[in-house]
Amino acid sequence: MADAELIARALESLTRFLRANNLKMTKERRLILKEIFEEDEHLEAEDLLVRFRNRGERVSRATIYRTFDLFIQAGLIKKSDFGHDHYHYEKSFGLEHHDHLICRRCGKVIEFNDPELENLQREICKKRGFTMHSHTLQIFGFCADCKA
Amino acid sequence: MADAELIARALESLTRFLRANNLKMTKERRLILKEIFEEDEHLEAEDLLVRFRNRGERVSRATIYRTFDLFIQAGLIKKSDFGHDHYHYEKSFGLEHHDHLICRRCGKVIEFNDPELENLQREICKKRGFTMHSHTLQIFGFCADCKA
DNA sequence: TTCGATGCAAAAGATTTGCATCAGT
DNA sequence: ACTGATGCAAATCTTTTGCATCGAA
Repeated sequence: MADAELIARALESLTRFLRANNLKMTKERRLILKEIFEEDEHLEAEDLLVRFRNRGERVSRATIYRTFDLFIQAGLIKKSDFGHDHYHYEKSFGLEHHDHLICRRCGKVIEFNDPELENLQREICKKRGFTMHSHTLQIFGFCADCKA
Repeated sequence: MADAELIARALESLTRFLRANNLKMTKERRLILKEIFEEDEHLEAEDLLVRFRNRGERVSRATIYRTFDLFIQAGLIKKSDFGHDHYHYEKSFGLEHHDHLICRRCGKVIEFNDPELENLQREICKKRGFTMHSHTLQIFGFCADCKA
């Protein structure tokens, strides 16, 4: 579900961020941003590398990692750990926060957002004088299909 | 807070697990189990290695990793990711589940348990036909001391 | 023209593995 | 004795870094 408007806004946001920090817009950064925002799944570094390679767009592994960090700083994407031995990245700019149900059998990752859960977390933090910046909840188990 | 009774029960549980799976009890496994259960913090592999080394108890890095995996299988410990680039391990057998508040500034990890949160998660899973095995919630931000 | 960005290959850091040897059962 | 467990060092895998070169501003 490539949302052209969202991509445009993300790109704008990146441009602003770069300008504010005296950094430059490059074709690699545009390519990577577009790739992440056109994708609805959680990507790992290798995924991007392979896709670019298949299309003859040369972007190095190093640049991919460097750009992930930059985009995280810029608040465009998020990094998460699904218990594999490497990280996954996904777009977050302009999107609602969500958490993950991860199937231990088929590996499927189901997203969900529960406002009550969000409230409860805010309360938990408040009670303890903790200022929340972000949070990540992963629920592991068997999805409906794999229960059988 | 070394709880001698808990350690004894954990050791018993390990013994049962080993027997059930045709595996052996070794002095290394006993040492590692004891070390984890006498500790209240989250340990990484290197911590154990250094402690053993300092006491002249020789346990290799490979055995530590192999034993972590075994103990996870046996349901004695848990593995978590606090956003550093390696995992932390902590005892879990015989203890209540808890989640973590992680301070981005001083690195402090505060544990908390909220029954309401647990219920809510059960409901979320139920609604989606998902069978929960485990879950891990990390809240990142600033602790009360670092807010200033 | 000036720096920041990129690519490459080497380095780093955590974890795993092959293999000979050791030790529970 | 048998077979799993350990130690060691080498291997693996992901991510990072140094450095020469490139290219956006």
